[in-house]
Amino acid sequence: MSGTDPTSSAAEAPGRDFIRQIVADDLASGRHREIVTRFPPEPNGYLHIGHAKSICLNFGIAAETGGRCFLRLDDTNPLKEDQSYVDSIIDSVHWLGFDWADRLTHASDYFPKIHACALQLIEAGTAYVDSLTPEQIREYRGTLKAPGRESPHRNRSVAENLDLFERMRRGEFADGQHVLRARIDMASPNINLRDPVLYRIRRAVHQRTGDTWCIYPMYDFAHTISDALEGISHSLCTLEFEDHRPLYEWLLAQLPLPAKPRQIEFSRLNLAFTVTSKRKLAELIELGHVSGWDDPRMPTIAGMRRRGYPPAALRDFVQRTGVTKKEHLIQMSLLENCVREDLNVQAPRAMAVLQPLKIVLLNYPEGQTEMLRGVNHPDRPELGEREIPFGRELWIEQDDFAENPPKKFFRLQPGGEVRLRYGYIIKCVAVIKDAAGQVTEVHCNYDPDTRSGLSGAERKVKGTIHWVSAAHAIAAQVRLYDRLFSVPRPDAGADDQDFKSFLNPGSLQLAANCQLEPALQATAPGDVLQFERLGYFVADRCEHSATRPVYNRIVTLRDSWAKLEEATQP
RNA sequence: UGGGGCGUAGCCAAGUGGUAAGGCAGCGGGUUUUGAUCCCGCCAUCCGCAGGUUCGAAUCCUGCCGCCCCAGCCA
Repeated sequence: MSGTDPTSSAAEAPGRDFIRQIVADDLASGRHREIVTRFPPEPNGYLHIGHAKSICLNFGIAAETGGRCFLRLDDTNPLKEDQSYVDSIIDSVHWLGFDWADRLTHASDYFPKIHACALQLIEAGTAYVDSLTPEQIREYRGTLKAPGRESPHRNRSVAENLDLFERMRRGEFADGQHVLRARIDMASPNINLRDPVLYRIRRAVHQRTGDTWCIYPMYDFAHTISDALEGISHSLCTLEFEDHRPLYEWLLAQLPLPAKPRQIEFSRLNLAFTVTSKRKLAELIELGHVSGWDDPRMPTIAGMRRRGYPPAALRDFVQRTGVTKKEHLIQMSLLENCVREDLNVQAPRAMAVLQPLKIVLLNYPEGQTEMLRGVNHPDRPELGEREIPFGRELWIEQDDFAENPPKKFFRLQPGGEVRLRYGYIIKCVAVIKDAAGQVTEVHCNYDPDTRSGLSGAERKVKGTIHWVSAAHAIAAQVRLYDRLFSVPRPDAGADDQDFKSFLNPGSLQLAANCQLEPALQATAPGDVLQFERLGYFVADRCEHSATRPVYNRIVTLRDSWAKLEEATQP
């Protein structure tokens, strides 16, 4: 755990889900003296929020029980995998706040031992080389309701199997010509037990083992053996592997392995308004709908990091969604709440104007500048104060002025008063428009007695708005992000090819001409801030610089005014 | 009569025979120089449905209904 900041008191209490209960029972009964878990992603894409659940569960349980957790890259299919994905996985797990010490492993580390296990099965007569074509194997497998048939090669002698398998390994056959299969039960109601394929021939350069092998173990075989070799006590996986458990246990029973891990399944994390299948995420990238795996709209850990979501918020989110076997669809509002809750405590406040409107204070001396003081955090005085320059010309938010205001609008309006945050109360005396009737400037008078801190400052007005001195403002680009899809289940359609038609066209909006208060000159890439009244923002970790500021909106503030507006004028 | 799972509020989720925790969302109110934060209050006569057992059932039994997963030489 990265217990980095002292202020996030949130003790991330574990909770008592059914898996933790099993683990606690196994410790109490003495069945296990130490809990060993593993997070075993395949390096064929970036990790997403669903993986975060598995990461928090596996590393979390190990940490809570004083056990160990392995980060194991399940690299048994060189056709789909890549070192860049390995790097991204390592990066994401670390960033999320977990550490595996010397327990970074790969399924490929065990290729020699997995191969030895295969030989043992062959010698025991419980595995055989099959020479059916892929199509034939499918036919022989039967269907969900009809039993399969035994392959004509099922009863080859041990010697013949040994010979064939050795020649497979040596590369004497073409891809697909033979496979090694477990000899279990072609009539089993569980299709995973109908002589599952254990090894296939695949002439591909593996990112770690190169061309040492041309045969690669299948998931079920490699995974079971890897778990056992690492002494995993509890092998946690998602629901779709429930049907594989009998095979997992069959293999553990056949092989002389050093441990008998217990597989336990839980439901995967489904987040509304997004997709998490690697295939679909890759498609969004290929088609240019997003800029890459770390696009701030992506549900990947890298994307959420770039978006500015704090790792503690992600951990909190995962923890609050619980661990059960129920299918679910978590609302985005829970994630956003976790993000806001963390950022509210962490983020220093600042003023920034996204859609500038010029204010001229007619009664303020031309050329004068004075320094006002603003607190960096309303609840954390230890974060200090800063100076904010004030002058005759200011920028305010276009939305904070209305010529014809709706009911209960207590921002600036003709003849009306409003408080400038940390500054004075101003009164609108004139509205300047261009030939097209667009408001180009608003002229006001300020009340010199109402400066924050003075006794006159006690005078109350309904609204307080943010602003930036035009003479001192920093220009910046701000990207306003919204949900990537406009429906809760983009991938639930009848034909799942269609998910892209639900993309939210407004998921990214550029505010190219933003004006920031000058204190923000010191912002470094990755820094998070609250722009008062607008939301939380992060200086983009890849593109932000002092000379070309680029911010991402992480999440808006809760906005009861927007709700009110929505309710009154549908 | 293929096998394996799952059904507690709008969304999550505790609960393991003694009379429905908590969070998010929502609603109402208070504080506030962020319409934010914070604070207070409200929000399941009921646990997929129907029977049964019991003094007592979300918890046990029976039947039914609904949803998810499985026929890659992917993981």
